[in-house]
Amino acid sequence: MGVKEKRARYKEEFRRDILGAAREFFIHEGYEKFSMRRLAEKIDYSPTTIYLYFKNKDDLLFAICEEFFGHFSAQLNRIRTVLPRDPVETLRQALLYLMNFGLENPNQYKLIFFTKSVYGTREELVERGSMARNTYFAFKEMVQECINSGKLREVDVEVMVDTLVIASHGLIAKTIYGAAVPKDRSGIVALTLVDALLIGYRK
Amino acid sequence: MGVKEKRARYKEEFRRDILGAAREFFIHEGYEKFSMRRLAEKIDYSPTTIYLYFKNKDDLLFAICEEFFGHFSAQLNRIRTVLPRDPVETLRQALLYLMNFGLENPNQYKLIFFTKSVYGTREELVERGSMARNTYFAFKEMVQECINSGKLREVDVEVMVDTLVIASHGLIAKTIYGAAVPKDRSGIVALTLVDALLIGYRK
DNA sequence: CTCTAATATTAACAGCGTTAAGTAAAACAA
DNA sequence: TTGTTTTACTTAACGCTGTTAATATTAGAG
Repeated sequence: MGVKEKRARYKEEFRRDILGAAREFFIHEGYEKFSMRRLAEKIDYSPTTIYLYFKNKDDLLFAICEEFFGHFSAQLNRIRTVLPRDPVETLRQALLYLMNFGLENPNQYKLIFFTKSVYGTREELVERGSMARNTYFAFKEMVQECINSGKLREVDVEVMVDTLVIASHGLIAKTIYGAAVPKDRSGIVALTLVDALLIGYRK
Repeated sequence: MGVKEKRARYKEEFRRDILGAAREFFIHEGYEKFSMRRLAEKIDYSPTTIYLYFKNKDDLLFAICEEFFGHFSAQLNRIRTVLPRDPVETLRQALLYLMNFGLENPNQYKLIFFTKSVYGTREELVERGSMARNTYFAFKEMVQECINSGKLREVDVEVMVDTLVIASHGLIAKTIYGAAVPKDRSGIVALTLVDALLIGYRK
């Protein structure tokens, strides 16, 4: 690509292009292989150019995570509106979807939940207005509804949400870092885990 | 320290010294700050010297993990012999101990369970005769006893073990990577999580 | 005292994220 | 059209990283 064509672009468009290339790269090759220099090579620009559109590596990775959290959040709301009858079943489906999302996007899940640098502290998260915050509240509401409807025990809501999210975190961590578990086995484990928990919380 | 004193040491002894310094360094400053070059500086040797006693960085970190897994494994056996009456209570205590161990040694737990390079695949783990394998079998036996005694449902043993270990993984992941959660809160969450699971599996 | 084997070091390679300084082209002003 | 400013990008560099090859130093054996 010549210099001329490289130039005639709008800032926003180019930012999206970089993000797209980064997403592709990151999803397919994972956190370990991802580097700014290699990304630069892929998009055929010098490494420093990326810094004109993203503050730093974390900023770029954050953008990738937010994209996917956006998709997740949207789907989560769909689940909540489609299955409004039984709050426990809604919560169950939401949890299974979270797990499935993690199993299908392990690199993003890893980045979002198993990395400190990208998402920082809870305060920074709130300040940045991250999507992650939205989904947390969504789960909190779902749990609250289950308790209000009298179907689950009156355990502290935040503690209960934590335990449920923790179950998902653990599953993904084990799948990512543990031995190469066949995906259908993860599915069975996910089901068993969620059901055991929800039975355990049943009134 | 002069060059002379540096020399007059037995290989094994020096290896243990390096390991000790590495453990200290790693525990207190964590994975991110740990580097071979900084460790070398701390023990007042050149970076390459470490490579005469450890194959590479992962090999050194693996040794640190095995140390701590050794302690954990020993304590786990103590729990099993001290509380042999009620298999479910034994399992419960073992799980809580695993979680507590993780909360108190987050850096090692992270290294062991949330890192691919150090512990590798399950096959490599078995080949290396890792302590991790022992503790897995210990949990499997405990779960089997609970089922045999008729106190827990007849869920597939390996699936059940996975879900229980997963719960621990998730808790530690959330504590390590999530917002700075006060430790006593993690304790409550751990209790709630374990009890909900065991109730859920109750016959 | 010399030779060998063990032990430790220096120098180097290839990679990383990131910043400062420099260049070339486009946009704008006169 | 000419001159100037702004924008977009690159090159060079800093200070890190893990690791290897080649080299120096030393201890102990003969």
